[in-house]
Amino acid sequence: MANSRDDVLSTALGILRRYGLADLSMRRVAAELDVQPSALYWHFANKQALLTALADLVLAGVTPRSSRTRWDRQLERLAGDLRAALLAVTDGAELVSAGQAGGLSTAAIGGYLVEAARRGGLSERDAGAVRTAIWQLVIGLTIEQQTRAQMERLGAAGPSGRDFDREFADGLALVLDGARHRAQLRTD
Amino acid sequence: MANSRDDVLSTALGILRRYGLADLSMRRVAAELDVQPSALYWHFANKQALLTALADLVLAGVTPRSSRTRWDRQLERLAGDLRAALLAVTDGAELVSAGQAGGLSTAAIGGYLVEAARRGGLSERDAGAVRTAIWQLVIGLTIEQQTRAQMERLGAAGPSGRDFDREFADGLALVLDGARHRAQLRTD
DNA sequence: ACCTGAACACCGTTCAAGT
DNA sequence: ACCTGAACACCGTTCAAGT
Repeated sequence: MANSRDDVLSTALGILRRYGLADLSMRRVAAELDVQPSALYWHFANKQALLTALADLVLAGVTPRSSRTRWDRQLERLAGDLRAALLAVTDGAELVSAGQAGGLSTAAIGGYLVEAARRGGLSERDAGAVRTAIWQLVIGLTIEQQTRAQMERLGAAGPSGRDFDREFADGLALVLDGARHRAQLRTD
Repeated sequence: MANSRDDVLSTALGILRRYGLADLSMRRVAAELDVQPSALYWHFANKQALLTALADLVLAGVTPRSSRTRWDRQLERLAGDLRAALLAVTDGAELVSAGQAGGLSTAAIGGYLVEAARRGGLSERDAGAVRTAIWQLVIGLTIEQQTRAQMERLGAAGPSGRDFDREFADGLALVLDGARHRAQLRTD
């Protein structure tokens, strides 16, 4: 039937959207493509490679907007866009976390964060700290949110009552306060 | 043979220490106990429950030291102790992240973080943001470190050249700067 | 109180061989 | 270039039945 690598990817993305990461097996992707499981290994060396490619796909749209925006506002937007991209796909955050080994988009977004922080006058080292704190905050909190959502969907848990959007906004504001503090120390 | 719940837990912990989370299967725990896999389900409702209990075990020792310590120093220590507890066991961070649903120790440590921040004069909301930012930083960065360590152990990747201790210290310092900034706004 | 035996419905991956 | 067929070595979980 001659499926391409992209056919495999979009089939996998469809399963992810409809059922989540737990149901994203090589055998299931193969079944939806009407192909034997072993056929997938012509396109991807292993499942890990498929996940990494999928994570890159999910993050592909996250890119800096106008660079005329204030540096701290830019950081805020990047974090928000990253979070939105993760939330757009079931278990998106867990996927990106799992596919981190060798991800291109991951490195790119990290680069944008560092860039923005450096525009604020932060040292390379401080800018790295900003990237680390923001990245882990977004990924970690979104994993928690999507894990809970899946549990609730399966009836394995009731509503948590947590407001993840607010937790995210508050955590990010705190980190940005730290970043602005570092910026001032440099301008003084 | 009459194994207790604790026997199951310590056997599981042993497998975790020696081989990591990927090798921690119900069937393997059962085999080490010389018991059928189904026997484990008398002690734990499912694997998730075992992982949650295991995570609680790993975090049990993380508790605040003297409360006469300065609040920001206390936050720093708690974060450091949490990280040390995670690093003490193979894949400890991933385990805690996976066993988060219903973890008692997890809630307790979050409480200590909030407590320390409140001693600094932070509002309940700001203290929550401090807890969120620190928790996600520690868990997320330690997952990355231990995932890389496992990959290197399996020969699936070469050394990354990253200094995780330094990344952790820098990220934490940034968050604490943000926290102190919030404290000052309140004292003024 | 704790476990066996047997089964069910799955996994990822390899590899020779086919077209 | 892309896939089949068959196999290997695994999973978590359920449930009637045993002691």
